[in-house]
Amino acid sequence: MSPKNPSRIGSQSRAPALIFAALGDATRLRLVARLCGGEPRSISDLTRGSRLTRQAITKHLSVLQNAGVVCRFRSGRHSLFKFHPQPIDALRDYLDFVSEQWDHALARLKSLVER
Amino acid sequence: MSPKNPSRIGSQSRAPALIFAALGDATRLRLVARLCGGEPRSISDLTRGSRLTRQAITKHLSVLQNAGVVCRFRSGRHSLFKFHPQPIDALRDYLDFVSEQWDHALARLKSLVER
DNA sequence: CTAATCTGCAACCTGGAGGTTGCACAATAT
DNA sequence: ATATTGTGCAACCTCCAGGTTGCAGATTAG
Repeated sequence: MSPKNPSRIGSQSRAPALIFAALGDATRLRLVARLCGGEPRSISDLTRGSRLTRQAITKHLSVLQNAGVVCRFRSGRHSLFKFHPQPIDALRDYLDFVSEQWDHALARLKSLVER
Repeated sequence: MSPKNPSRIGSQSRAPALIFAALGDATRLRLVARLCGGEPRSISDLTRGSRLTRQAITKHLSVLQNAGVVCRFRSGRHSLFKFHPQPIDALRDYLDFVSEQWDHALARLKSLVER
């Protein structure tokens, strides 16, 4: 079971679903886009440039944190969030596996037709 | 703006959020896993091997169809669903871009420290 | 022809997602 | 010392996602 292979795809895959769901919201996607740019940012910082309330942003950040996409730490009175790449890499592997599966299916079909 | 570059990441990205959300459910992920294996499958076929109702499965398939991950066509009294790879490829590109962005950030930070 | 199968549509229920307001408190500016 | 700023927590609201049951209509099997 190589690390490139999402173990038992589709059966015991609660983790990927959690991460996909975390990214399945435009607001959270925007937050990720800002955070993957580098510097950690505070809640109020991330709230600027959004029409939502600070509390709403906080909830979204909690969802991202719960999925592991982001990690949180305090500095003084600021609550800072930093991007964490591992779950994104896991999803890339997952999607690669799905594509690969599909390509194999196409190849099988083609060889069947050509026979 | 290369095709590898998800245009204006985070700003006008409603489409990716839709696709991510469609995959953000364990049941739907299982459906995708079965469908990307090749042959189109009918609703009742996909319902076997799930503890859910046919109607529930139908709703999940509609969500996937709405995201473009799957396409539907009828054959006799069967409603068949076939995997459609484009949205998955779009997500791969999206995640690649995020990772790339993060790698650039790390590289900038490193060069700053080494200076 | 008749029975079994596959599907679509509609009504309905329940929990939680996503958003808000309000308040209390810690940390920093001035 | 005081005002401002950044957070956390809790209560509350609304709406929809995810599930179910029930029924009627096609289509195919026997």
